[in-house]
Amino acid sequence: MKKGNEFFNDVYDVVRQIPEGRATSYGAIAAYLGAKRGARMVGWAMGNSGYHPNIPAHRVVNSQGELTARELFETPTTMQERLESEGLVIKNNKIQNWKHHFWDPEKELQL
DNA sequence: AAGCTGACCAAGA
DNA sequence: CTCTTGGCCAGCT
Repeated sequence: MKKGNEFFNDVYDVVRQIPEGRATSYGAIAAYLGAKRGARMVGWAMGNSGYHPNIPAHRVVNSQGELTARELFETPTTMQERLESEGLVIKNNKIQNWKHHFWDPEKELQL
């Protein structure tokens, strides 16, 4: 085991804890894991490490609140529709009031 | 072994 | 505000 697999496990664990109507960024998760320089690894973990359907990846966006991965979902609109279904407002592939919906694991989880 | 890619981020022009 | 550059870590060719 090992081999960085724990990194993914931590990422998934955090994403699963994201409440509805909220969203977080790759960098925030990376920072929470202590790899704030590894924001790419977080997103990479989602799509390259065997994409786990149990994970609400639609609640994870980039630091701008933009749905960068919408085209990687079942359909290019799945991500947006899901977020909207949770009470969020998406405009031009970006979350409106992003800072208001932003869910920081370091604060919400209070490490 | 070396180089490229990636669901990113921050800073600079 | 938009575009470009450098940096980051890990896996793949």
